[in-house]
Amino acid sequence: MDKSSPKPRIQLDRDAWVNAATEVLAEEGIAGLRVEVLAKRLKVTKGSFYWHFQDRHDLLLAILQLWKDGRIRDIIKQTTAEKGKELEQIYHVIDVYSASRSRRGMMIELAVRDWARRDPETAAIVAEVDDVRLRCARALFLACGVPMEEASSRCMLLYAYVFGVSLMIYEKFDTDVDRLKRDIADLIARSANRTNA
Amino acid sequence: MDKSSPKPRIQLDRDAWVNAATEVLAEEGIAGLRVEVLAKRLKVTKGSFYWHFQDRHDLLLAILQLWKDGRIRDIIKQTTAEKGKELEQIYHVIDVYSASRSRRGMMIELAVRDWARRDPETAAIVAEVDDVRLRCARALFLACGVPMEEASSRCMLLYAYVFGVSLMIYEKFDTDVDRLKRDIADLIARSANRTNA
DNA sequence: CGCCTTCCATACTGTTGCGTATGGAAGGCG
DNA sequence: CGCCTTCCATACGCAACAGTATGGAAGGCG
Repeated sequence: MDKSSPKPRIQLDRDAWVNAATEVLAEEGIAGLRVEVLAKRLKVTKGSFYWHFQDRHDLLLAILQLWKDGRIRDIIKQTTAEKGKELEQIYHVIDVYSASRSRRGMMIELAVRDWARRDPETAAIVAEVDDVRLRCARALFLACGVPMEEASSRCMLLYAYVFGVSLMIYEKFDTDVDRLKRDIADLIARSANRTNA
Repeated sequence: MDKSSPKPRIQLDRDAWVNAATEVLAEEGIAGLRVEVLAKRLKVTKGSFYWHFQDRHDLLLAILQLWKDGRIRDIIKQTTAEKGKELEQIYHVIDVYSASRSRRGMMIELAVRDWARRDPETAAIVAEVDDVRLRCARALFLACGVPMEEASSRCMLLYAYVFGVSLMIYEKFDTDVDRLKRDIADLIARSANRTNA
């Protein structure tokens, strides 16, 4: 009855496996996500794994589902703005994805997208997430008074930028990275600014 | 003496291996690049491989070196413009990286960058290539009369965009992809236009 | 207490892949 | 012709890993 008994008896459930697997995915990529390695990390053997999951693919599906749900929840949150504060919200979205703060999230994002390049199942999930993201971000631009086609262009540029910049290695190029990122955010969001303020 | 003898006697050299390996890298990623698979594709056994290469890592280094040299040669070519045609050249660079035409090149690019996320050796090569790319592209903006800091921002945005857009799956989002890409190119290059024309 | 369900360990098979050792074919060359 | 170098095949050892089979500990419950 005592859940905090001296002997921890750390029963693992499906979620614990999926969370740890997501961590490995971020660090090692989908190819480095092996069930025996994962089991070792959780201090159990794969006997446990194959009780909770049918096979490796079962785990991968669970990871994808969790990722997709989390992303969509996050998108809704990030793109929900009070009336009149849509422009700030656009800047906030750009800022949130700046790899420095949410490095872990971006590592997962990149791992999933690399995975999706070779797996149609994963690609379908990414397509869903991208679609929601683009439509939500476009709605922000539209709310700023940006016309439809320009809103589409700018939100596509926004997401392509945040993912792409995470792939680049530019330490030697510019010393003032903060200014650089601020200016780029302005380039992406500017006309929204012009039209509204 | 007759090099075009009836029996092909297809002697493999190091370059043949590296080229085939680059192809596999593009298709399967660095984790899927195995020497036995590669040998099977070349219709030989790994006995041949280990004569030409010390080990797998030796092959990987050769791939990286070839990639780096090819990229830098290409960058120089793509960013060399006649005086007064710098703006066209900027648009050309954006267009060249549009995944549709040079899909193979972009697949290699993404595979190398994913590889670089977990291997410092590869990351160093990517850093070199990025540095050259950014400086060359910035020179184009500068030649268009764009001030230094804005030129830095715009060329970073340019490359982050072309890589990032290759990671996205947006078929459902916009029907007129060509217009979308044209407009985005304008967003990236526009002030260069304003200042010069 | 004794049984049953839940969760995990152990032990096995089969596959894939790296690296090595060694033999052998084919052509240049004295 | 015979040898030597070049290039590759064959065969091996070894490790990592997916998946299965089976036993066993621990707790709930009658």
